[in-house]
Amino acid sequence: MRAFADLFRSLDQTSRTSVKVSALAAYFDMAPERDRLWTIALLSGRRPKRLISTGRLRDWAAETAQVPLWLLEESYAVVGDLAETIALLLPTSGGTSAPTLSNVMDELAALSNAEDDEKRATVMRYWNDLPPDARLVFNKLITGGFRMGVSRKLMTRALSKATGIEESDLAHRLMGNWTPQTISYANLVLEPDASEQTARPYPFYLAYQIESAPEDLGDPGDWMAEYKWDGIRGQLIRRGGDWHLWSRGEELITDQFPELAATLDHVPDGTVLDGELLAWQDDAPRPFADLQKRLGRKTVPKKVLKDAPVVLLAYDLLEFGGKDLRPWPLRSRRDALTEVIRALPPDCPVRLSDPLKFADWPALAAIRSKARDIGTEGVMLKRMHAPYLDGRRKGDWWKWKLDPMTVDAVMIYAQAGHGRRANLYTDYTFAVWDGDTLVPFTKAYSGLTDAEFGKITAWVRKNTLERFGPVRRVTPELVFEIAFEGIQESRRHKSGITLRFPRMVRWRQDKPMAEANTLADLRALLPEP
DNA sequence: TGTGACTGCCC
DNA sequence: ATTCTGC
DNA sequence: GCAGAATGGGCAGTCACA
Repeated sequence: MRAFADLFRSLDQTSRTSVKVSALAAYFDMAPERDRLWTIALLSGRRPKRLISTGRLRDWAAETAQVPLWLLEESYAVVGDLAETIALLLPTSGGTSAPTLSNVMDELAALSNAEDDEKRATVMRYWNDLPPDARLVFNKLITGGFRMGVSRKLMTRALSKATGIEESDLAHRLMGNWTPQTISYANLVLEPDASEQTARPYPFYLAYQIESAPEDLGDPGDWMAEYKWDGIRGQLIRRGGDWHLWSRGEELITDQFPELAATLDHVPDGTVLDGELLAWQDDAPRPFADLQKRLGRKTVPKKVLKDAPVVLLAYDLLEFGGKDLRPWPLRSRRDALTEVIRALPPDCPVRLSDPLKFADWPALAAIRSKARDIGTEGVMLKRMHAPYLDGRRKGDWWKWKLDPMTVDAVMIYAQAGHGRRANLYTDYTFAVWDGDTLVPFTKAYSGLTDAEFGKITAWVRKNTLERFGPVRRVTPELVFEIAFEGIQESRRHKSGITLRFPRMVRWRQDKPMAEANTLADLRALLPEP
């Protein structure tokens, strides 16, 4: 734990990725194997299920630190991070206990079904026994999202540096639903066991938004285009006489999409498809919301299966005949994919994401401009000769989404952010006019620069009308242009509408609030029923 | 038994 | 998802 | 160009509590 705490501190002190990678690689070199395994798990988003609610933790911390709860809350508002707040408030201790990272994680895991009293005793013992640095890390481990300023990508790079194994090989080995309880460091990293890999997905290739006009991409003949479907990314593994479906976040979602079991009979063993899961009816895609009802479910009722049948629109073939096709150029992978799909009977819910025919860029622009009518989000562009890479990178795959819709809205509430935004008002609620009243309809936080947030924070302090906990009602006055990708009716909001991906595009200092948009303007943007 | 707060997943 | 920022 | 940080809405699930 001491070495891990040191690592944490060095990562926290720099934002230089090269320094982070070196520090991590050095840690991988010296740490015991089981600690390496836990570090890989934590830095690849495999934090164990939350053990203690933040409410409990606040109570125990306030008690231990002998401060009233309100003072802890106020401190948290200033510090912006619960784990750090608690570490700062706890009485100084001469703790010298030196458990390893895996000692701590294994002990915590064993508490998963314990009573609160036992958890409380364990947490308090650690608070008392650990040196201050380690206490902060311990708190990070038992609170929410574990962030160390290094994400999966840099961790993989560091592990590559420490082991000499190719980064992309490592990225592949670290995929799937392993946990430190189910695998050893050796089996995960050094000599992956083939029998354990039958369900293992390939790392997903992700696209960036195109930055300018597609004309910059050169010869349209080098590119393939298809619709950007508004569904859920899925990788279908057909191996070892079984099938598995993975989401982009590496969740196994096989049970949520039972209709794809049909692939067992019709897709040959040793095949991996990449595509988009879509609710699909009468030869057209259904809204994303239909699909979302599937996710996170423990069981899928018959009614849901019937009301929103799902298909996989396949757009890539990553493996065929047990052979990894990722190095192949897209053109060849697509040719092979087309054959695989052609061999399926019509009732098998796997289709081809059809390539869009376009002679030149203006022709594709015309297709894109009608994408919303078809229920898609725009088009994707993929370079014909490109291999299937991993992660999000620029160059070969681009999304060319529809232009967002925008409205001008009035800020009516402001709230401080967390972390590096802890002392800034960065999180706003916006309203539009309904007659002569302002109706709140969305929140937004991004799109402004730090300098603008600074100015607005000063303004908020001077223009607060009322406070509700962390939220301030402010003088309605500032107008912002809000952009969003979609708009729908909603029962949850007073305004009756809800936006998809709202963000601020600019502060309309030129616009008086009387000229902000109206609820009627928003309703006019709703799709035809 | 219903509700609201919270979490973690998708986008 | 999105956006901005630092390297 | 990459990587990180901080945040949007909806849904299903869980848990505390009325």
